Amino acid sequence: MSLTSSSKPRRKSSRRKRGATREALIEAAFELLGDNKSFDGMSLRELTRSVGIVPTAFYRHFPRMEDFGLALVDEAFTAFRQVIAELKADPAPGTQLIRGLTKSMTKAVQAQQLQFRFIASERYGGDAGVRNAIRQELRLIETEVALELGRMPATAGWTSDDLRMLATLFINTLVAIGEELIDQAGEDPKRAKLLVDMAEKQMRLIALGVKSWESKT
Amino acid sequence: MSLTSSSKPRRKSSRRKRGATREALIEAAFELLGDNKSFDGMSLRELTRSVGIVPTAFYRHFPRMEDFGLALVDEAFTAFRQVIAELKADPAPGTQLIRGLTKSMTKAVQAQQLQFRFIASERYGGDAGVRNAIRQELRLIETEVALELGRMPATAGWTSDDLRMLATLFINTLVAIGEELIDQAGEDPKRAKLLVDMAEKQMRLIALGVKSWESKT
DNA sequence: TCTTTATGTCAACACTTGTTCACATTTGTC
DNA sequence: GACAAATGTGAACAAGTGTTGACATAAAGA
Repeated sequence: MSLTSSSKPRRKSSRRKRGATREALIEAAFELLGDNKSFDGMSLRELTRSVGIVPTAFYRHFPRMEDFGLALVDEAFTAFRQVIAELKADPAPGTQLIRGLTKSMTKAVQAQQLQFRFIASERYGGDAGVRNAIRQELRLIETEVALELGRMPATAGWTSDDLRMLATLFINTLVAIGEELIDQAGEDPKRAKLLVDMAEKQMRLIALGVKSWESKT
Repeated sequence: MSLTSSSKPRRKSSRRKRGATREALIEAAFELLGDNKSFDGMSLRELTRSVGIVPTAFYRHFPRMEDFGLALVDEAFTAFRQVIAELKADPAPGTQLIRGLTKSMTKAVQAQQLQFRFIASERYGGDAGVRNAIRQELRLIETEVALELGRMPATAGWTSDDLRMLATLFINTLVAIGEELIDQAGEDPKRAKLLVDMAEKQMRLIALGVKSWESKT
């Protein structure tokens, strides 16, 4: 179902060091997926070809295709786990938290475009295994963010359900912006700034809502 | 790259009436895409097989694959265009607008799960043509919603940029919930209600933010 | 050093893929 | 009923697919 196929073998097959081929496969997959491909539209042979190994060698590193998908998810989320970790290590007070979250998120997205593109396109994409793994990771992040939000004075007395609701709203908003950012950042750098500005406004608007929130059930 | 292939020919090949096969192809595509498949992972032969025609017959209805993708996008959005149209025809005042938007959106999503699943998974998915078509449709909807939001007393004096920002936030929130809704509605009906409730809360929270918003730049 | 383990190669299998072409049949219109 | 357009068929093509098994070689550990 794909027309635009460009076969470009990246490297010659000389023995790499310890886990290098495994990483090369993951990296190659991200690049292929960034090029108008989706996970279940990608072929094993195409993948191994671009890494410079024979098709059968793939199974040395990933016994089943599913394992590969999960490895991709894991790798794609490392950057974001780091963002959250830094956020927890240096807990900025009040509204600064929200501004900081927005800034480090958009920065991380732009730094790791390929990885984020994978998350975005497979989040509701084809393979169920990959989809669920991504959702699980996002939930984890939401939990952490909810916890952090609970420390703010503005959310004193909130139920944990409401905190989660708020965290989900924040993360969804950021992810949505991130997706747009990647799709349009390359073609127009000014557009990128515009999107980031909009993200900040949206986050600020939500923060305003927080101030006058009362659960009503 | 796909393991779980189930070949189930839906109908026997007897001549259908005028544009029926074309519609059958579109419908079959939605069903296939709902089954852990993505657009560029779907094969032409698999598609025609499930409709009950020979592969070559596909080209009678869609000269190029791209045309088919665009047809899918168009079909998938008809339900949502209708939601917006009804919203415009019967403009509810004030906060009722937001509540109405949430309700009719979530209802539409649940009524047209396959179509919405397609939108969700291809929105940032593989094929660039499909992706852009979806984005264009969503922008159209955002414009309409922004216009409608501008009529509310609470948004008096807002710049059109800010209105657009707000509309985008609303739509993104609804789309995000819709995506979760589809992925989990089948397995647990109580979970569906939970998600809809969360959507309402999120929309209400944003609406609260609107009340105390001032653009600051 | 020798042995074990990890990694890569090659050949082969049985399918599936998109697309072409010439041909057949149905349907709608005059 | 005749003619043209729409729709479906079948054979054939060159190429791509995932996965197997047996074999080779480099790296790591003893």
